[in-house]
Amino acid sequence: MEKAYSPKEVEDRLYKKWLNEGSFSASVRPNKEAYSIVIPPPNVTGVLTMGHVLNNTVQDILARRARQNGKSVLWLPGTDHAGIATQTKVENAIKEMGRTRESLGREQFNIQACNWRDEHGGIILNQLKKLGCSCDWDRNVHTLDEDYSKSVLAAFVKLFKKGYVYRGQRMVNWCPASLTALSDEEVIMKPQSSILYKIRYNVVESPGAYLEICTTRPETIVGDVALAIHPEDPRWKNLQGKHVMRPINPMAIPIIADSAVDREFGTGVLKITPAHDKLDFEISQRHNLPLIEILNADGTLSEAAGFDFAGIDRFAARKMISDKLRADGYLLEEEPYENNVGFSERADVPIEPRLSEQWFLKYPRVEEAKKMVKEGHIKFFPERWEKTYLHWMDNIQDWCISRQLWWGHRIPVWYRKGKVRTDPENWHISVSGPSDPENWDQDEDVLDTWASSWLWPLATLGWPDEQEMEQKGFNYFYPTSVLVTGPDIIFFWVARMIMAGIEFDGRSYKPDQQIPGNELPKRVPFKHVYFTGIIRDGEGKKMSKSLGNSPEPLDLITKYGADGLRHGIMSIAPKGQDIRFSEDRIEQGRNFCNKLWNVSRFRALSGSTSGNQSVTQILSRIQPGQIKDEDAAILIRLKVTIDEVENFYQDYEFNSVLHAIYKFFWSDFCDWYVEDSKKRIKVESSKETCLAIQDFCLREILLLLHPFTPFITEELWTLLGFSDGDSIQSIAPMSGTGFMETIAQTKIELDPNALAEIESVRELVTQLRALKAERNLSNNREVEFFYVSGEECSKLISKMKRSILQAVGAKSLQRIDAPKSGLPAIVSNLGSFYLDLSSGVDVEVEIPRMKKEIDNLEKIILSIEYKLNNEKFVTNAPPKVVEGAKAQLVENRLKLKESTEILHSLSSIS
RNA sequence: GGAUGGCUAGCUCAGUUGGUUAGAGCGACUGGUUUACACCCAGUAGGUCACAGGUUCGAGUCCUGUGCCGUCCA
Repeated sequence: MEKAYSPKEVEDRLYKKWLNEGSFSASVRPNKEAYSIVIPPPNVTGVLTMGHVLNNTVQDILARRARQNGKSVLWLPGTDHAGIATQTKVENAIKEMGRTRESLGREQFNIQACNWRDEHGGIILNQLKKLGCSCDWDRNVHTLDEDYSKSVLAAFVKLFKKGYVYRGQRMVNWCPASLTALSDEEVIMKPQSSILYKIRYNVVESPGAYLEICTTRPETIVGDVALAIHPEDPRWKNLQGKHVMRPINPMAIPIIADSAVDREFGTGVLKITPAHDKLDFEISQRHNLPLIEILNADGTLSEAAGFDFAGIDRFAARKMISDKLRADGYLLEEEPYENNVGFSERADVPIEPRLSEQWFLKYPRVEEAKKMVKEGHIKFFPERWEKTYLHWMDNIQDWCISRQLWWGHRIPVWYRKGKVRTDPENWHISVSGPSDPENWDQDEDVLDTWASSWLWPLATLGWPDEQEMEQKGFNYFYPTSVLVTGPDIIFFWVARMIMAGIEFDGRSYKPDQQIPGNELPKRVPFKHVYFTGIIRDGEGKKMSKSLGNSPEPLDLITKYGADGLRHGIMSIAPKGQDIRFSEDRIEQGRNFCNKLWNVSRFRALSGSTSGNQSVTQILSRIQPGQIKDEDAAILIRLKVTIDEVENFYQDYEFNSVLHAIYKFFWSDFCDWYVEDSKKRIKVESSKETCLAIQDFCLREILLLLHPFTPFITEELWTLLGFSDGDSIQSIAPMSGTGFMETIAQTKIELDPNALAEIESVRELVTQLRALKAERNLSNNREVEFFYVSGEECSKLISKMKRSILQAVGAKSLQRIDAPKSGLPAIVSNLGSFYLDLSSGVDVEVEIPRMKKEIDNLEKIILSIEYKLNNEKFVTNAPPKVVEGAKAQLVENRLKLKESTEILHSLSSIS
C-alpha cells in the first residue's frame, strides 16, 4: 500500500466497476423491502454547486445505507427543462449568431434549444458521478422526454375535466424582461429605496378644492380612472360623487368610495389604476370603471398612455411624468420612501401587475394534503417546516400555470380556427390533439416548469400509463421513502407534489369525492422530507455564481477527493441549519481519509489479512484467554458507537452520525487501541488476538463509513481482505443487537467494568504525560514514577502497568508506601504519582502549579458541600445525583489532602 | 407587521427529557520524526453560554422581556 491515499485513481476505477456490475440498478424484489428516492431534478443546463453536493451526498448516504441493509433501492436521477432559465440561455446563444427567437420561429427555435440542451445539458449528471452518486442511471428522466411530457399533458387534461383548470382574464405578475406571466411564488419581494410623491388633483365641481394622493409610481397616473376614498372617512365625505381632473392627460375622473381604501396610508386617498394594480383592479370591478392599459408587455408605455409617453420605458416615464407634474405645480412633496417591490425571480427586474388571459389551476386535494402532514403520514425533518407548509396551504391561491414561452410543455388546448377563443365550445383539450389538426390552432403558451415537476415522483415511475407503471415498479417503489430538498422550494415543489400525489395516484376520485382515509397515506409521494440547510460562504452570504463566492466542487474533488469532500460537507451539515462553508472542513475530510488509509496500511503491515473474510472467521482467531481490558473496552465502545449511529440515522442527524464514527475511530481506536497494540503484536502469544480485534473494529468502521465515503471504504474492504468477492456495498454493518448476539456466540466475555477502568487509566496517562511535558521531558522514555495508592487502584495499575509505561513513555512505575517529598506530582483518581527527577526540582515552578490545583479543588469542594448542606437538594434531587455528589466530595477531599501534602513537601525544600 | 431560526473558546459548531468541574475540530502556543499517518503525535492557554428578569434545591438547557444577525410570508 502507498504511504498516502490517492483518491483519483481509486475513485475512477471503482465507479466504473460499480457501473459495470450494475450495483446501482433498481429492481422489484417482492420479498425485500423497497427503498426509493427521486432526485430533485436539477436544471438540465446547470452545473454542480455546493448545494447540489450537500443535497446529493445526503441522498447517496441514505441510498447506500439502505442498500447495505439489504433493501431494494431505487435512486432515480433526472433533470428538468427549467423553462425561463434555459430559454434565456438559448436566446443569448442564438443572439451571438445574430439571430433572434422571433426570426427563427417557434419550431426552429425549439430545435436549436434541444441541440443546445443536448450539447450543454447533462453536465451536472456527470459531475454527480464524480461525487460517487449511486443513482440508477438507466432510469434517467428529463421532464421534456416523450413519456414524461405525456404525463404532464395527461395531468392537465384530467384536471381540466374535473374543473380544476380554467382560463381567465386576471391580474397576473408580468415579467417585462422574460415577457411572460409568473406565479406568485416566482415573485420575490425586495425592499427598495423609492420616492413617495404627493400629487394634487383638482376637484372639477368646486374650483379651488383639491385632493392629494401619494404614490411611488407617478407614471401610472395616465392610467387613472378614479380616485377612491374610504366611505366612512369624514374628511372627504362631501366630495363623494364629484370628479377630479387628472393632472396628466387631463380628463375628469370620478371620486368613488370603497372600504378597501386604507385610511392610514398616505393622505387616505387612493388613485385607481385598474390595469396595473391588483387592489385597484378589484375596486374598479366593483364600481364598473373602465380600464386603461398603459403598459406594453416589455414595460414601455403604450399608446393608451398618450402620445407624449408611448414607447418610453416605465422608469424613464416615471421621471418624465414627475418632472412634468413638478413643472405644472401638481407635485406637492417628494420624500424618500422604503417600500417592497416584487421582482422576477429569474430575470431580477421589477414585475408589473398586468391584466392578461392565462390558464389557472385551482389546487386539488388541499385539505387532504394538509391532513397527511398534520397526522404524520408525511414527516418533515426538521419538524418546524410543517408550520411554513401549513401556513402556505391555508392561504393558498390559484396557480397561474401558463407561460408565454416556447421552451416547455405546450398547453394541450386547441381552438377551432376562426372562432371565438373565449368560448369553451370552440376548445379541444386532449393529450394527443384533435384528429383534424388542420382545423385547429394550438394554444401558444407552455406550462410552468413546476407544473411538470410537481408530477416527478409519479411520472418518473410511469404514471399514468399502466404498462409503464408495471414495468417501472410503481406499486413497489411508490410512495417513495424520503425526499431530500431545500426549504426554499417547500411551496414550489414539496407542497405541490403532495397534492399531485394524492390527486393522481391510483384510482381517480372526483373533486368533491372523499378519498377513504386509509387510502390517503398510500397516495402521498413520500413518507419523509429531509430539508437540508443552505450553504453560505464564510461571511454568511448565500453562495451564488453571481456573487462569485462559490467554490467549484470539481476542483475540491481534485484537491481533496470525492470522499474528502463528502466527509467534509457532511461534518458541517447539522440538521436543517444553514451551513457556513469553509474549505478547512473539506481538508479535514481528506485528512480523515488519509488517517483511515494509514491505519489500514499499518494493519496490513502488521500481519496476514487472510483470515478476514467473515465475522465468524475473524472472531475465531481470538483466543479468549488473551482478551484484556483494552480489548473489552474497545468492543464496548464499538457497541455504543453502533447504537449512536443507529439512533442518529433515525433522526437524519448526519453530522452526529459522522461525529460518533469519527470519535470512535480516531480517539478510541487509533489513538489508544492501536497505539497500545504496538507492543502486543510483537508478542507471538497475543498477536493474533490483538490483530483480530483490530480487524473486527476496522471491518465495522468501514461498513459504518461506507455511505459517507464510499470509495476508500470499498478499496480498503478489498485490501484488508474483508471481501469474500462481495462489494462492501451489499454488506450490512452490525446492529446493536446483532453485535451482542455475535459476541454471545463466542467465548469472549466482555467485562462490564473494563471501559470504566480503561478510561481511568487513560486519564492517568494523560496526567502523567502532562507532568512530563511541563518539564520538557516528553521525549524522555527513561523517566521513573512512584505512586501512592489504595489496594484496589494499585491492583488496576499493576494490571495495566505495561500499557501505562508504554503510553506515557516511561521506564518504571513503583508503588511506595509513603509520599515522596520534594518531587513534582499529580493527584489522580488512581492515587498520587511522583515524577522522579534526577536533577533538582524547580520549586519556583512546582509550588504555584500545585497551589493552582489546590485552589481549584477547594472551589469544587465548596460548591459540592454547599449543595449537600442544602436540605432541599438532598430531599428533592434524584438519589443518583445526590450519591454522585457525595462520591465526588470524598474523591475531591482525598485529592485535596494529597495535594496539600505534596505542596508542603515542596515548600519544605525551599 | 406576522412567522421562524441563530447568538456558547480567536473561528466553525456540539451540548438529546434541567443534575458532577460546559465539549470537539480548526487556529494560537510548547515539544516531538518513538517500526501507520507531519494530511501525524503529545501537551498548554483560551468561555460572565447576547442581555435583563423569573421558575427551581439546581438553568447553557424551561418561562417572560430586550437587543443584534438571518430567512420566509404579508
